[in-house]
Amino acid sequence: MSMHARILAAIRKIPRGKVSTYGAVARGAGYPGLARQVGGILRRSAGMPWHRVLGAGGEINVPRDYAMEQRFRLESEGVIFRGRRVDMKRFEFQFPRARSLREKSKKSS
DNA sequence: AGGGTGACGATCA
DNA sequence: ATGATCGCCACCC
Repeated sequence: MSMHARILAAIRKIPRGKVSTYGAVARGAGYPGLARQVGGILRRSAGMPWHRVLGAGGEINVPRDYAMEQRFRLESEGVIFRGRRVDMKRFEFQFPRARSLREKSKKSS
């Protein structure tokens, strides 16, 4: 399974009414440190619950063209904002502990 | 091989 | 809180 596929799979696990962050998705998928790729992949993928992925701290981090829609979609799922950010204490989806799949050298299985 | 690019994130002024 | 800076890394020329 490719990194790309694992990341998309992780994003699809975020349930309705919950959110995650680019960094957390990367870690949940087994690729700590690849928050940027999560953003890039999500940006180019159709049919994904993109609105459930926020920036660190629960801040909306998409260009303004989509910012309003993201907030609207989340609020319609019951996610509550406090100022500009989501109350992560209550709405962040916790990914199960994932083994880092990042490889510095050889070996797989 | 090498340089530029992010829907990132942590830190600091 | 806000903006700058820097570290990070897969991708795309």
